[in-house]
Amino acid sequence: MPFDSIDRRILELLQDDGRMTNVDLAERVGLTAPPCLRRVRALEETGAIRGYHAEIDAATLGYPITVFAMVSLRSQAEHDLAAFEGHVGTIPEVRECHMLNGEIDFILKIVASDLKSFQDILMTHLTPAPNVASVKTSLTIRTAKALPGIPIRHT
Amino acid sequence: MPFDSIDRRILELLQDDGRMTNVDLAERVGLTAPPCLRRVRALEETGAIRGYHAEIDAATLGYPITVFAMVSLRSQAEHDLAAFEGHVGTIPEVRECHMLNGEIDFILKIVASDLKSFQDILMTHLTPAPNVASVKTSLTIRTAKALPGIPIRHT
DNA sequence: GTTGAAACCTCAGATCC
DNA sequence: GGATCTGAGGTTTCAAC
Repeated sequence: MPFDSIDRRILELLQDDGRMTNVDLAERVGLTAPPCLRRVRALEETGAIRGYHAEIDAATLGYPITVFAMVSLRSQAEHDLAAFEGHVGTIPEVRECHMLNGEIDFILKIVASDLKSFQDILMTHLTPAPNVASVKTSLTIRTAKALPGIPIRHT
Repeated sequence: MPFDSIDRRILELLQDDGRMTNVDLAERVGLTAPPCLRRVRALEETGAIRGYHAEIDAATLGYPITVFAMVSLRSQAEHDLAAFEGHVGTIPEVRECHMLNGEIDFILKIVASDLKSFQDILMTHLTPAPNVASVKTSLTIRTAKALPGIPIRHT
């Protein structure tokens, strides 16, 4: 995977502003537009760029509550892990699900419109799910940092 | 702030594909291009849309490791909380920092290029930070779900 | 006050060097 | 990687509902 310094700069700029026009991008990285566009397309096709997304203010759109849920299962057999993942995949309010090592099997990021609806998701969809041993939740008081993706090394 | 069904559909579509052209967007929401563009601009200016970002494949770009760190502080005075937030704000590998209720004060999402560099971040920048009582970390085995932002209600 | 139509002008994408 | 060209899209203006 040969990313030269121009590729990395392109990725950095697009991670920061995904709607930057190709001519702007080209100028910033010191190319003309056509080769710059070719690089962007190549980055998209190889999967280095997985997509582009608008960042939407959750509170403004009716989701002021973000909760992290630490879930432990009774069985860690692959079949049971996958079943749990499939289940949370169907819950729209569960935005992220990461399998972890250690005592906690999964950490989930959940958004909700209010505490009652969070409780509803928890009691109706999460705690009673098959194989769930324990669910510990913590409300987000505030988010101090939320950068997209990854740092881009310039060296 | 009144978002009608067209605004919500615009937000949903741009959250899914932030580079969709305005004419495509307009067609999908049943408008012509100019009023659609005005709505998008209004959503940007009111802060409903906070920005646009390319989603970059972390592993491909040299960050195969994602770790969640649960941090507890000795003092929860606002000054000390803010000092910790300011400190993690300067660590590029810390991508998210959320203040939580309960025993854990903060949850951090950290990316790293390998376990040694993760250990380095942990030992050099996190554990010895002022006021840190305990740091418990869990490696991400796999990410089963990672949707951007929030669900958009159509009703 | 918001939509839609038309004009303009910039950009994306293709071709060739 | 760069130059040129064409068609498509972004953006503004203005009229109409």
